[in-house]
Amino acid sequence: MQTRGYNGFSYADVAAEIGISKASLHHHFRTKAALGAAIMQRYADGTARALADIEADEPEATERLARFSQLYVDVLRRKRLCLGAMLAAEFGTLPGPMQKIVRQFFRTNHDWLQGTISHGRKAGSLAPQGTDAEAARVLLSGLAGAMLVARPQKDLDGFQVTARALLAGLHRHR
Amino acid sequence: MQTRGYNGFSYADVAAEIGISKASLHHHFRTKAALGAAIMQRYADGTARALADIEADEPEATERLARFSQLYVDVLRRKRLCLGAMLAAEFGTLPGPMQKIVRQFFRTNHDWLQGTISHGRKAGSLAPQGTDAEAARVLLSGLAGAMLVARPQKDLDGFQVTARALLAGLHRHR
DNA sequence: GTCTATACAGCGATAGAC
DNA sequence: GTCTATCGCTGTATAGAC
Repeated sequence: MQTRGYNGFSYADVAAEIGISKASLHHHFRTKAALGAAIMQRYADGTARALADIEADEPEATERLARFSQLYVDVLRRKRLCLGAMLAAEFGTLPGPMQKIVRQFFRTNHDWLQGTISHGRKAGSLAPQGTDAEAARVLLSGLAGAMLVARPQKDLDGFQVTARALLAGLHRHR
Repeated sequence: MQTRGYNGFSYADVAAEIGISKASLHHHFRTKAALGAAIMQRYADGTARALADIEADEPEATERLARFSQLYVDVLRRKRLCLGAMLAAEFGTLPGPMQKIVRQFFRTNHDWLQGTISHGRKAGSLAPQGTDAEAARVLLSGLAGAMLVARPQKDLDGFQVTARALLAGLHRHR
């Protein structure tokens, strides 16, 4: 799903890769919608855990955001896309339950970023223009878009430069 | 293609919408790859024309960039995605010729933005951090990502706020 | 839980009449 | 250029044996 999208992968693909038959896969996930929702939910849970880990490890907002953007680098390095971004593109063709999980995924990321930026602003390490919510959205959108643009150009370095520029934007004063 | 993606639309969809048979459509576009490439090429040509029009109409960099971001608003208002962004997500599953057009599309947009920012910097109306190329990439990525994020949330206002914040970032000094 | 076999719909694509 | 009809394939999903 991360490389080909929801519409681009099939039971046959997955079954072959893990070495069982299509029918066996259907035994565990009755419909493609259920399989897709399970995968997306697992991804969202994993992301939530990663965000919690970052908060536990790093007391400082700047460091937390650097770790956050590193998550995207890791995904891109494996020639994949953030699953949320992938499914956001296909959003109109997704089953209802999957749409809901994708929306929740973005809310979670946005809220975490907003909280982190607020934390940094209070501590004096960050001074973004506009509200915390605006800065969070610029960062989230910017990273997602940078990933999208970088993949066709096979330009991992370009992504990293863009990510650094986005983070630098949070340090500037008016 | 803009709403459902390359993998998500079919000859039957298009034929039904324009009121001819699938076979007739095949007469004009022998393969789906050819149809997809023609659509993407037309989109790229239209975009190039729109960029030229903006340059002809607006002498000032700030105004040009505002018009540029307005292009995205218009697309989003029709509940669509920029076709380049859509196909960038599906990139791995696209036929080779389409991949090439998508790459060229992004290069065109990037180069135009970089030139416009350079123009604004020389005129003194813009003062972005970093190089012109970096600022162009942040803006292009940010707008593409903002569109991606806005659609699932049905949040056109959120997109516009983000777009304004991205443009505001180009005005700040270090 | 796994498999083979199969149903059934939709896909891209072609043949050939008009 | 348009159509109807059809091909071959793949897709999701199910039946039923082991």
